[in-house]
Amino acid sequence: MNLRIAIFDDNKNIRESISMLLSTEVQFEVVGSFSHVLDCLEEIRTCKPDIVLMDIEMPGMTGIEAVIKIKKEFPHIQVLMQTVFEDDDRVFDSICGGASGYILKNFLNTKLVDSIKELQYGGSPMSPSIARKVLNKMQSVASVIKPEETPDYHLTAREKDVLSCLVNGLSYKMIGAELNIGYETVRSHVKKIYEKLHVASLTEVVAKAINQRIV
Amino acid sequence: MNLRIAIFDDNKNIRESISMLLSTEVQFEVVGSFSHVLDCLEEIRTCKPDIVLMDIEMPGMTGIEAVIKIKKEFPHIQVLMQTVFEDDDRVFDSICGGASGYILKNFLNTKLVDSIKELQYGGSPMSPSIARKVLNKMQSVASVIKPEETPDYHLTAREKDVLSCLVNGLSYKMIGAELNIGYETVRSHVKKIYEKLHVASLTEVVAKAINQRIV
DNA sequence: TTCCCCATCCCCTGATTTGGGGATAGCAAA
DNA sequence: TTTGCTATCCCCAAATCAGGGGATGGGGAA
Repeated sequence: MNLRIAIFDDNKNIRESISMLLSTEVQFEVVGSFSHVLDCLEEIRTCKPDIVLMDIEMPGMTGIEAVIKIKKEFPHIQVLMQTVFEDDDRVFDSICGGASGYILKNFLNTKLVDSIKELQYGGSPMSPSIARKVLNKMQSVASVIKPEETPDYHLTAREKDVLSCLVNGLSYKMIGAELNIGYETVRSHVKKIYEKLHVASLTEVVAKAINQRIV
Repeated sequence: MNLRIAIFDDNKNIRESISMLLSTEVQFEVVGSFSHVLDCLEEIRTCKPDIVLMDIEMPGMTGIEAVIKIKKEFPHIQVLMQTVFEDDDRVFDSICGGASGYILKNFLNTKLVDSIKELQYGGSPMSPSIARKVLNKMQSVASVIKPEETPDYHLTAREKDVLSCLVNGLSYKMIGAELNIGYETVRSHVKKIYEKLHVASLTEVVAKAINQRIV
């Protein structure tokens, strides 16, 4: 079974040289070659590629917008971004949009064929500097991905109920109504929460609850 | 200038075969080879490697803990993780700990030398399946990295000052003291903030400010 | 059974916040 | 100059919150 490949690039020369490059591999079949992505969904529906090569810079719609649309419509298609630029925003926007690989154009000649094969076998080809950026980004968001060990404040279930109401901006009275308990009961729970969280005002409670994801 | 490499792996055979592999490149110099990481900081201080090859599974301390320590003490050292496993947690823990690359052991023979060269030139070598995991992870945390479009509430600088004080749990009185303005002035600002954020209580203000990262 | 924790409620007093009003001065754009 | 926005302040009345008690019943552990 051949691997069907579609090319999106506004530069005709690049499209042609990519086609030529890919034609050296018998199992690659270029099923489409387009200069813009305005009608990419229709074109893809027609030519049914397994893999899409997507240039970032294109008139009308950028490759980033395109990859988002494509992945939404055809989640199984692997999109390989290619660009001369490597500014962080474009890289991350592409990846978050669903790109499966990201290579710089000056690696095209030497790496394109390998990259596509890597895609085919479940890899995610990235040019070295891109891979580095991605790892650095992962590190910088580590705190978000793996929240630091939250101290356990031993809140009871009921206290947590009250706490999440507080975080949602409810007043004591409203919390009472919400949880079907009396105003004074709410107060009792809140007092306990204050003790346990070592705080002394509602604002601190809310800030601590959100920041430490206690809710 | 030679590239100084240190190896940490509890398997003697692997250490030796890696050494042999690396000896084929004249610019590589294996300056240390250790079966555990318990004393890794001292050993690194002594042998001064540019690059560390780190096995994940080792007695006493895992390679993940080791990479964290090493990067904290010697941020310039590039650590290349190697493992037979590719479970997600280990991969992300390593990367978040500061690893600059991550290759599977069954790629060692064919890719180790290339990977080290890639490291040397600012890349981040990853085995294909690892790279794919990393990209998928990036996508899954996209919402965290790129917070959904935050509506602009047009808060003035002063209002933001007051807001961040509120989020830190200060009372109006304390905010006045903090910002060297009167109690009534704080009140005025807070009233404005209420209007602009469309809320009606301090708890809502704090919750909204934190969740939408207005602070 | 007794002891402790939890959830529920109550009272009182003082502090703080909220929701309406203003007012003044500075500064920049129209 | 007038207009608009910002920052600063003021007053009053009502609502809400904070801190200090204390009480009751229910459940589980010792």
